[in-house]
Amino acid sequence: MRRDIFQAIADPTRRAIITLIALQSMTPNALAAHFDSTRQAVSKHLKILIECELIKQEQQGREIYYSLEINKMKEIDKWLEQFRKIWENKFNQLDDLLLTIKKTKK
Amino acid sequence: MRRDIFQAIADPTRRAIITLIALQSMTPNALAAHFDSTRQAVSKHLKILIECELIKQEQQGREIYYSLEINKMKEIDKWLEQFRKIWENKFNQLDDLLLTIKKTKK
DNA sequence: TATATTTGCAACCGAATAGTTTCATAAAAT
DNA sequence: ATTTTATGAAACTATTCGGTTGCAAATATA
Repeated sequence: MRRDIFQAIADPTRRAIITLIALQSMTPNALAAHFDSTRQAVSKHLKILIECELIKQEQQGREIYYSLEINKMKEIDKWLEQFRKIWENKFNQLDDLLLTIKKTKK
Repeated sequence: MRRDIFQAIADPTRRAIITLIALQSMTPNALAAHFDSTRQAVSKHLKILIECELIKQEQQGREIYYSLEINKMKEIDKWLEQFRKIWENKFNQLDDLLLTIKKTKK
């Protein structure tokens, strides 16, 4: 069982679940209605998302509402940080180039 | 074969490879030195990363240098965009709350 | 109370995954 | 010309993954 956020978001169904409950908390049944697979399959995805703390559950009678742990999503953003520096730098280099061209034309 | 960026970055070794070659392009041999697994295993990871266009290769004699396709990394950032809106909004809501408290205290 | 609904869990299955060893090819070094 | 080095590809293997069906437990409704 690896079970980290990157493995969690690798599956397209799980990404879809995350997007759905980002808007409002939902029950497994309600979620399953959005997919071709069975409710049990969706439940297994929810279990994985719970285990890596990307979502949380709240019992309400016999229903369980799942909602997004938005702070956990930031960890993906945190990993991207190192690359963002690079691609922003690429832009800066382009900016520098454009600036140089401008100056040369004067 | 699924082979999309999210599946590609799911593996910790592949994430490490990405981080390594983000700094400078590297050969499979040089990369393999950083891991416990065999060069062939690293080569398979490189093949997957090539297939989803997260990295590119440049032959130099009998060596092949692999480097990051930084623009492809932005696609992950693009997916995160929808959630960034949410967590930034959360902060705004907190700001609003703090502002309300401040006003009430006056 | 009897029945229907919502859910999680266990057992099973086929496909994918990450790793290995072995081999072939091409380039560089001797 | 022979050997060493760098690499990718193929065949094989154990494990994980995503899905299924069947079942039990708990809550709501008739």
